[in-house]
Amino acid sequence: MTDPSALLREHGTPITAQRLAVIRAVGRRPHATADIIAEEVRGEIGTISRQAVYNTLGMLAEKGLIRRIQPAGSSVLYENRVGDNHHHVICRVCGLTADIDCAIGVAPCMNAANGSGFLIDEAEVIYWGTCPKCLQDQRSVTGPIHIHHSPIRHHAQA
Amino acid sequence: MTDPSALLREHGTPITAQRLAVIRAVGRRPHATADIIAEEVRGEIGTISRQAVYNTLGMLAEKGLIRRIQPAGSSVLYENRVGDNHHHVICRVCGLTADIDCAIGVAPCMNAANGSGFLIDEAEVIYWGTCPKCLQDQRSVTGPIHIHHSPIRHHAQA
DNA sequence: TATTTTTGTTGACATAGTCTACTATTGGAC
DNA sequence: GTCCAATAGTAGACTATGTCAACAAAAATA
Repeated sequence: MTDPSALLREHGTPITAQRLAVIRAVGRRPHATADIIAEEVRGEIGTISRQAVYNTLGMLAEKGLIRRIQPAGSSVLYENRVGDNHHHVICRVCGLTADIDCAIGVAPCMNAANGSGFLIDEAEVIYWGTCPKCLQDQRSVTGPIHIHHSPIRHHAQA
Repeated sequence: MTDPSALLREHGTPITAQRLAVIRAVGRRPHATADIIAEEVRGEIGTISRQAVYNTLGMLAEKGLIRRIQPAGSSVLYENRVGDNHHHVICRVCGLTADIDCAIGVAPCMNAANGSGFLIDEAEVIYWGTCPKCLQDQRSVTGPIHIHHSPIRHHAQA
């Protein structure tokens, strides 16, 4: 991955300790919330305001340096894997979020949107299911699998 | 569409004025937030508590009678079109949300998720772009099209 | 119609995120 | 290196969306 300082310099935006730390934090913790990023940054540079975290994440997303994901019932998650066409799979039980490569092609479902009159620029795909670990747990505890459809509140990271 | 009372009776749950009104409201206003549903219901039966709206929407979603959609940067939206495999397209400019039939097949992208170890039960697809009206506005005002990537705050309905 | 069960109401609370005024830092010109 | 203008960061109030819990009200059942 590119050096954080170089990344900011290339985009003509001032380099600050907070921004560098946020960029590194997103790298270390893919699929993290703004709150988790803030904690991560505090562990590295001591302190950062909530606003600075939101500003930085917003700026990075705006410039396409990171990507925002917002699964139903969760706050926004950030990741630094951009530029490819990968999607996400989320565990309904524990909230574990993992990447899934798009096996269909470059812009798979894009075609489906023809005829709507919209000019489509992105297809966002989220798979919902149960992760291997939770499948295991459910099998041993409750027998047959029961899928939860209630909103997930807390998220683990992959 | 099935009669709301019959719908509740079939699912063995008590029939109340609030529930009937919420069901009708979701029917009248597809892709509405809980807040809009509440307003809609108040227009019909005078008053309803926020909690009753959330409870009812939650119950209906749980039973599969309505569907929840949560696009990035928006609160949860509800619709009563369930049981088919349609997706959604959202305008980045005005938030207009419209249905898009899935042209690819029954479970298009489901295959993409093989190998993850997850047991997938749903693939949620959201297309992002610009609606016909906003395309028109942008052409006449600013010339070439500029896609906004900033979060959308207020949503119109389709 | 009485009783039990479920639902609805109310108000406090929680969480995620935004706004604004002020202070501090950065980057560039000298 | 120092100064200055522009940009970022901080702090704290505020908003929106949603949840919790205790109590009151209405449905279902007998």
